[in-house]
Amino acid sequence: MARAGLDREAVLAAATAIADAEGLDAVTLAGLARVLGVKTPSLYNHVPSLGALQRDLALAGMREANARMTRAAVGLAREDALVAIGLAYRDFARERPGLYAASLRAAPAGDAELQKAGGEVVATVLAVLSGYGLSGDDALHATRGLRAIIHGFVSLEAAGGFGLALDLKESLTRLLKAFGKGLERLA
Amino acid sequence: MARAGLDREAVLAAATAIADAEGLDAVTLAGLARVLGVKTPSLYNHVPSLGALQRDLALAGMREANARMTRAAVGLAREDALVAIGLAYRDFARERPGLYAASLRAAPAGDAELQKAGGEVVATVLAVLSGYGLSGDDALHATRGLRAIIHGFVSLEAAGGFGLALDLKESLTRLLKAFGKGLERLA
DNA sequence: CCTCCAAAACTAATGCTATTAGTTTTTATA
DNA sequence: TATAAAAACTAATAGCATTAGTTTTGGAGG
Repeated sequence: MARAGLDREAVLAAATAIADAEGLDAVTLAGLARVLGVKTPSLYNHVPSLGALQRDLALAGMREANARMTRAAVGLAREDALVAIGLAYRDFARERPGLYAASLRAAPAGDAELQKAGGEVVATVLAVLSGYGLSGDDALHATRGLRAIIHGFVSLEAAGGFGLALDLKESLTRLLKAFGKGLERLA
Repeated sequence: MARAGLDREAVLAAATAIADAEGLDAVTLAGLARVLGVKTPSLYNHVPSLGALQRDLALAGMREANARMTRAAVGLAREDALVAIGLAYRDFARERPGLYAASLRAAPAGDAELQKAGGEVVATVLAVLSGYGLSGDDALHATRGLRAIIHGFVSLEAAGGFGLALDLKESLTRLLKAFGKGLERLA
């Protein structure tokens, strides 16, 4: 057989394409092999297992999410920054649904790289909140709160949990602004 | 073979037990049959498919979540009610992790019963917010916000997303109270 | 230019899963 | 007590991940 010229990155790229187009559950080694013009076992030359591939997907997702959020917050502070990272994360979930879904499934325990990527997302959120001059437990509770808000809204939207025809971007923006007001009152 | 005396409910009960004890992914027809002392195909006398069983699990989860929240909010209003339903939902996720996870995976589209159960949860949230006298879009945006907060916090906690040793109940309570303050300012 | 070796493909096989078809057994009811 | 439906069974298929062992390929060194 003519060599397919695969490597780990090519497999990962095909996997994200499938995930975004057909859903995360459609990412199977069998399907991947079909798309890549190769037999299933050949993939093991490039990827240790399906689980490892899913982990790579999750890592890529976390990194892209963080990259988008930091980019969006550049030059902004307080309420503007808050809204910016929230909307950037929402855009990520909408534009890369498979990568987004993968980033949610991962179990960071015992995986230093994954844990670091997750920590960087938290650090981004924390950085945005630093403009409010919180300290101690206040800052930590606030970080949790903001993460919950953004994750909660975006994952509900991604799951189709919001039925009505009311503008979703507006809902999220209001929520983030309200959270910002609350932080101002706290400081 | 002596008859096992199964029915759809017994299978569902065994499934929730496995889900809560070993995780939702551990709910397989093969494993279920093992536990119930029966061969796998026999389960088809009681359950149409694994997918249908997962749907039943999701439905049961939504109903229990809603039951706990309404019970928790009885006799309470505004901030107290807000905090009560949030903590009740959190307790549900902690005590019935499998049922909770199942309730998140379901795709309500095209399933009237599932859609109704989801709608009842939304109605509960809406009822709690009614004490704030919101109307029109304000009420709808607020409902989305509260759902996002509760779902987001609880699912992040369930996924082990909060690393620190800071009291989680306190974090959620603060977040809900802050949201309540924001609603007061709105009305 | 040729040889050789490692990488990357392959085939074959195993074991898990859900699911369907067809058969036997059980049990309640007429 | 006979019968028929319900509920168990066995056997089989198909899709999945994974492992073992084999062949092919393409580049690096002589």
